[in-house]
Amino acid sequence: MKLETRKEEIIKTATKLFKEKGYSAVTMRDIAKAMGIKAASLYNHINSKQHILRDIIISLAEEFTNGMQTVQLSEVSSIEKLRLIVALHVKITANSTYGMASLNNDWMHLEEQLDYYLELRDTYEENFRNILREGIKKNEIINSNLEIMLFSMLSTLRSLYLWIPKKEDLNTEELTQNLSHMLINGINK
Amino acid sequence: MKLETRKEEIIKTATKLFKEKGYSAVTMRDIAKAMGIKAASLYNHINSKQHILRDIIISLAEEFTNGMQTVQLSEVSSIEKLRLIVALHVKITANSTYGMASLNNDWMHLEEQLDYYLELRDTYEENFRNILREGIKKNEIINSNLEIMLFSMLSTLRSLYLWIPKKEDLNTEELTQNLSHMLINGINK
DNA sequence: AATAGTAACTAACAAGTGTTAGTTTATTGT
DNA sequence: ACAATAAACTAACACTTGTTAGTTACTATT
Repeated sequence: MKLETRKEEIIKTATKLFKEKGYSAVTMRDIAKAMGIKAASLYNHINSKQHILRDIIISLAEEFTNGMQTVQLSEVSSIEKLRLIVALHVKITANSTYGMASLNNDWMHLEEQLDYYLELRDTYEENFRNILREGIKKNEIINSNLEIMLFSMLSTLRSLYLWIPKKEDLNTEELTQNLSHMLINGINK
Repeated sequence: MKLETRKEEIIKTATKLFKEKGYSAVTMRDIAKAMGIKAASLYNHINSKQHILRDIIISLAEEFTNGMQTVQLSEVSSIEKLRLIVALHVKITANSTYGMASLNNDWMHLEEQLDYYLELRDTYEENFRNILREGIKKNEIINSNLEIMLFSMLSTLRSLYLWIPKKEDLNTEELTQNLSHMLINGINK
């Protein structure tokens, strides 16, 4: 059983750099330099640049998939399910702020795992859509354009990684509360 | 007076490719190939790859700056101003779907013009913030966390480019209407 | 017919790319 | 003390990158 701490350090460093400049603009020499070693040394711990991206994106995508599963199984109202989804996004994003940038912006650079990623994403969106649909059916949610509601909420949740790091004193509970309220009730007085 | 149609074709082609893979991952040979010519031929019309990015991003950023100016000068309620901002985003995004991807994801690859871009962006956000602030003061908008409201609305508006192309039968009027309603009143019944 | 402008080409460059091979050094468990 | 492992190194590879130089062909204006 390996501890793999060095490998994790590399992935962590790469994740930070990927957020700043994107996967394609970051070179193996950039990653090595940030760690104070030579590029060739990275290959004692990782298989390829592509594998780093894969590790970052797929693990996050699976976290979302698992979280959505839990939300679906919980026996609460549709509105409450939406609140749980907001909480899920806040939690994952707060723990992996940098990685969320890759998930959002570099997924198209996945090679072998691209199809798998797209499958996870499509399924996630479809589950989200179904929760909204159910809410409309049960008269908890306004019967407005389904896709626009989905798009609007997902956009905000997916962009969270851009805002969260700015708050030093992040209270995830409070953020979840405020954000849910805004997405559900709007800003009108 | 030059017509520059060829230059515009190059920028248009590049914009499309930039949206698919990002600025860094698109090569001059990619752009040339998409036009059926050789990479060196591009330089008869453009100065550099960097200048292409500059053209795409700065012109869009200035469009937003100008639009915001108009909104500020209009003598309507704060809520109505927000509706005008939504309309501005929908209009620009519908006209430049591909370019919006660069504006959102590749601005950090700007070189000489990076500071200018950041200035435009900061000013835009500050103006947006002031409209919300005024709305709260005049009791049109709930007195909730200002930054979260700003973040939430901007995220949705900035992500519009990802959804708009999926709608073939885009009715910008209707989209603006639905989106404004959602952002202002939420989804609660 | 001569000129200028537009737009393509081939060939080449210097620098940078991800990655491999082979080696050295330090640490750790027996 | 020995062997094994982890983790770094140098050197090099084949390929790709943005870009320049110099040239050729076509078209429109004088």
